[in-house]
Amino acid sequence: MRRMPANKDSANNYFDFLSNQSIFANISTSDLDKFFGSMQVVQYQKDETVILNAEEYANLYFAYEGLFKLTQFDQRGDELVLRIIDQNDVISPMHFLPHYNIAAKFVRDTTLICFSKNKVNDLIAKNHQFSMNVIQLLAKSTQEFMQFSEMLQLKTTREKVGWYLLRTKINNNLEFAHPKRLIAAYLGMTPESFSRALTDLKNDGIFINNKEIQLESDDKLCQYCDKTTGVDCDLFQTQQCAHH
Amino acid sequence: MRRMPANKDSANNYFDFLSNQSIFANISTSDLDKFFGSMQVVQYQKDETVILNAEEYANLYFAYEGLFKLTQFDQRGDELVLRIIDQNDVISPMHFLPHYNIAAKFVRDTTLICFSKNKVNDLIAKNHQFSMNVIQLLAKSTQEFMQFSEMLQLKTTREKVGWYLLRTKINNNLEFAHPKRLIAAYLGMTPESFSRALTDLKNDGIFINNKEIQLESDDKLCQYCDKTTGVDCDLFQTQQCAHH
DNA sequence: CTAATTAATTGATTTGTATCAATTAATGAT
DNA sequence: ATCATTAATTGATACAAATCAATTAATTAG
Repeated sequence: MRRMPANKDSANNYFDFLSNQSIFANISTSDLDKFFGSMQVVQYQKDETVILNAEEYANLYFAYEGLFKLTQFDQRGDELVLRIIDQNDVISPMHFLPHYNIAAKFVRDTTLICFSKNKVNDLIAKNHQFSMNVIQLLAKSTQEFMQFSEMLQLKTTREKVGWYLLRTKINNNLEFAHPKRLIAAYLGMTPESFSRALTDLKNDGIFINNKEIQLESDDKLCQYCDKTTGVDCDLFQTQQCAHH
Repeated sequence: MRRMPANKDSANNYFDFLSNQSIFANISTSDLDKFFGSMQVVQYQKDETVILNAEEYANLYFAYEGLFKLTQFDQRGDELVLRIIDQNDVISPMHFLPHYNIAAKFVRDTTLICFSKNKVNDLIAKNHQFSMNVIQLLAKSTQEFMQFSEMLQLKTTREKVGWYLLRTKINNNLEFAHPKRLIAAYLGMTPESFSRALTDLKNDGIFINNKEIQLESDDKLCQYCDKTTGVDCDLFQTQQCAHH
């Protein structure tokens, strides 16, 4: 880990970046500027591991650049990837309960912007809109983990992969942004099973060339959709959408 | 579902009950009394099912009495029990995102106390302590689902059951408070597997007589402990505790 | 550009748990 | 108390995905 002193140019970039975060939506520029002044920039290197306990990491973090995974692991060494975090994601270990240990494993060199728990709590106290935004963030987080549990428990291997491909399509324009082994771990399966599932999906008209996803027709992944996923799709509830 | 008109006596009971909820901690009696005035009591019967979408169920609910499960299910009919909710638990579908459908299936006749989203948001706006308490609740909820995912994905069947027994021991004094099939579903396994796991645990000095849990010695379940679970144990971090 | 390293794929085998089927135990209603 | 119903257990079998092992493809470093 490395603390970065911010020069004026980079500070401007960071301010722009932060202003677009939904947690800061509808807050006056003056309040924001004051708050942003307390920003810290930290960098982590590829392959670093950090245990994000609430005591030492009592901050609110924004992923400005890079890639890491939030993982839980057991004594056997098996690991659960709870979240893949890359650009624009937020993580708030300051809200973790005491004794809860979870690891951040950095997959690529990563730059985080962070705010201390005290500063965040000050803003919550002072600015009602911000506290609503924090509530919104945590509510979304709760729901994401409910859906994550659902994915782990209810979906078949093939459905998991189909669901992941669909989300990739909706967000990232048909190519894998992360190593396949990372995706496999996030979906709760081995790289072997992931690879075999990709092969299986050829029967559905879904073809994979290295990182590229090719679809026989645009709706080939729709069978793996659900309403909460679909809401971000361009075609949601239009004529062509299964949920219309 | 049935709306209950509250008489004066029962209202007093409800007020007492609510006052002890952690979400209302450290809030002035006057603010609370005013808020409690907007309370609604609703009752659900055994075997009822309700889809708790954020549109129709935009409330904050307290389980005053009864038992139900929060479940997600798929087109095959497989179900995931995300939470078992009984006395004293809180659930806030008002914080669910649009299009997120999750079901409450009532296992026993249940009495809920509820507050409308508007009233809750009013209190959030007016009372900073309450908004902090809501944040605390949602943070805890996020963490519980992370741990739930961990349980589903990383623990073996036997570890899941051992972990559940341990939590029962810490909370409820060595007896099952819920039907075994419900517990099995919550742990992501069939009743058959649950039953077999209980049999296996005899080798660990853990014996089950119908609803009763008997331990060869008091520490027989400690091997299934982790810090976040152990924090509620009487012996946490004492000499006898594995985490000391 | 090439060698070295890591990632991904493919095949063979094992394994844990679901499923199916039948029995026994517990609970609830008359 | 007895019968009917539901819950729990036990055994046999099937199956999906993990593991183990080997190969091929893709990156990364020199």
